[in-house]
Amino acid sequence: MGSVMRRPTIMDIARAAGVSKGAVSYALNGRPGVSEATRERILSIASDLGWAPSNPARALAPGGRVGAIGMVVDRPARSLGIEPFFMQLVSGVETELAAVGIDLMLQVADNVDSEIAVYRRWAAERRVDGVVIVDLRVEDPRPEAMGVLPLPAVVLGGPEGTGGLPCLYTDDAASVREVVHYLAALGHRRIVRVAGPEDFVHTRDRSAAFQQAARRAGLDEARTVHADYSGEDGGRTTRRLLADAEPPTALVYDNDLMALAGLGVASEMGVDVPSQLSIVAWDDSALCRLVRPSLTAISRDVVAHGRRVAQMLNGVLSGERVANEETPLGELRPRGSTGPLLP
Amino acid sequence: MGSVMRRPTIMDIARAAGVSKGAVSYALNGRPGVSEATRERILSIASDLGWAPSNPARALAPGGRVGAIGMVVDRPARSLGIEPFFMQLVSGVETELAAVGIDLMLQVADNVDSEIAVYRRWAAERRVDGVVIVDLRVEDPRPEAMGVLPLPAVVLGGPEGTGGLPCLYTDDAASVREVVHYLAALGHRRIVRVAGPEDFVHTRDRSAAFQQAARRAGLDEARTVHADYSGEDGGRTTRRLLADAEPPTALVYDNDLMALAGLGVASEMGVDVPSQLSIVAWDDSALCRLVRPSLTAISRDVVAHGRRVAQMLNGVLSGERVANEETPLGELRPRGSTGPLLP
DNA sequence: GTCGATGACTGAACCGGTTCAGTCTCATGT
DNA sequence: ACATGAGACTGAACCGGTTCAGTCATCGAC
Repeated sequence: MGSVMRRPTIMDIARAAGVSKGAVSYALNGRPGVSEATRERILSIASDLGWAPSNPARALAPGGRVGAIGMVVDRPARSLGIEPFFMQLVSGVETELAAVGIDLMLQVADNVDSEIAVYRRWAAERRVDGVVIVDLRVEDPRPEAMGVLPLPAVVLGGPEGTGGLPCLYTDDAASVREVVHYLAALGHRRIVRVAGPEDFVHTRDRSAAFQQAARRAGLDEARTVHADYSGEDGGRTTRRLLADAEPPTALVYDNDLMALAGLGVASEMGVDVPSQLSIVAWDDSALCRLVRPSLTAISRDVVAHGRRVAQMLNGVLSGERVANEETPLGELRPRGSTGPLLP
Repeated sequence: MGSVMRRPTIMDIARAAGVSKGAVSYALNGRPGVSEATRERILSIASDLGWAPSNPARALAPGGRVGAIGMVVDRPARSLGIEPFFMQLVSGVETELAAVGIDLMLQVADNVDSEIAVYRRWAAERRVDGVVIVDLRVEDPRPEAMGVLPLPAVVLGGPEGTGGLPCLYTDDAASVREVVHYLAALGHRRIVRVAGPEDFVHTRDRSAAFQQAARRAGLDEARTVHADYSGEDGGRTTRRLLADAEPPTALVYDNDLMALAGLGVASEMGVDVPSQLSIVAWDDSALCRLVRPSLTAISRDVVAHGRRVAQMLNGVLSGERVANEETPLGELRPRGSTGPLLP
């Protein structure tokens, strides 16, 4: 109280315990080199003093970790705020990391290049121990860029094109087939997919599966059009599709936000959902349950997804060899926005 | 290439330039103590070597900063994913910080106590230089807790109850009055506010302003009921209100998510919006524009809000005296969800 | 009774920066 | 011609941990 409060250091503990700095370090880290009695005395003094390790000092020591991992989010700014996917992912990653005392750095970027620049800076300045790469693209430059950076990474997506980085992926193709069969069984013959940007790997995978399933089901029309995940673009695209001479009777969206926008546009154009148009969303957030009619959706546990990828990255940081993993299939949750075509 | 790649240090630069470590430090930081010629030579070598300062080392030096600030999010987990507010706020804070090379740490917490525990840990381990405190509560324990922590903070909310911390606040009362006058002018006499949790300061401020404005406008009924910001709770509350013998003819929600849920419940109960029920949302995200009818909302520039609070915290970290600030008023954006009561 | 092993602990180096107290050089003023 | 001072630069301490090479005492084995 006499002077300005200063964070206690291991030197303070050493003095109070009458031992050396090194002994304190051994005691606090549970390593051999001190007797059990001394260890307990030191721990008790540390706790009395309210000591906590200085993260910068730990990180600076040879072989030290900074105790943080990073995530860069790079999607159209206007969709970022709303898209539930990211916050859920972050929340999953975060809860997993909190358990082991690792922090999460978040950064938004405009494009892949500035995203890579962020990784470079993080590596050069030793800001994080590793990163999670999201939204894998076709010919994605990021895995290669990570190759020359001393920064461990785990990819969300794949398993192709990850450049040897461990990845966590989902078999979207199976879910796409399920959706097509479901809609075909309801009598739909003209289905259009309003997909995300063409250069995302999972977009391409879903598109391929969609075409194949549609052919097998003998649909009259099965196209994929691309939008940017934003509500605005999703709405615009829907408007164009519904204005066709022979409009589709079912629309499958690549995220919930665009599906919501599509629902709004249908209502605005006097197209009844589901009697004249069925709508399916990908990724099931509360949004889908809140609107009327409620949205049929493919539901994944995004939070669990985040936890898992955090675990994988933790494994990599601990020096383990981490294998690629597949998450459980998304489940189709039929709701009010899909139904048989009525005359 | 011969050996393992090692991050270049100022010592490497010093050797290459034939000067001492100290000289390199002066040169790199633009401080006096080296000649202009030497400075340029050092800078060029540094750039050739691809040098970047080690953040842990900088942080460890006396008076050093860790170059990161933290934000803890503490809201019901189920609303977190969707609520656009936070991601927009984060995005604003982030863009501002990126410009000055500061990173953002994000953490989710279950309650105020674990939130305070996070601040304590961050301070003790020197993880961040400062924090932004969101969602100020009545009798909030956080400002006081920060008082004994060597961790600068700026509060979003107030200006009362911030315990002397600088804050950024909005005059919500004026917006509430505007909404009440607007609805009264449309002929509404029974208005209910579906507010956020009672213990948030801005909730209380809005409630007080609401009661006063309602009295002045001579409304028949003006109540405030509380929900937890989640869509589920918003929907449940709406269902209860609309089932009343004399249901309200206008509902004012404290966030967009609950307004969306309310809209869904009205549709489900066969209550037409806006001819039988008007709905107003607080905080205008793309959601409000995407649903049909589109939601009348109070629009604030949340991203700018985030930028501003980041600037204030930066000021505090630079040792400036930072004064409380008020952000521009929210603007009422009338849309399809409000209108005159029809017979 | 000596040898060697084991365990407890110390002292110092190290990580990569920042900063302070000096030293040395050279131009300037008188 | 000589004190003065400014500018350029060096060497070392320091931040707060981790870790390694020793030192010393104790104990058991032969």
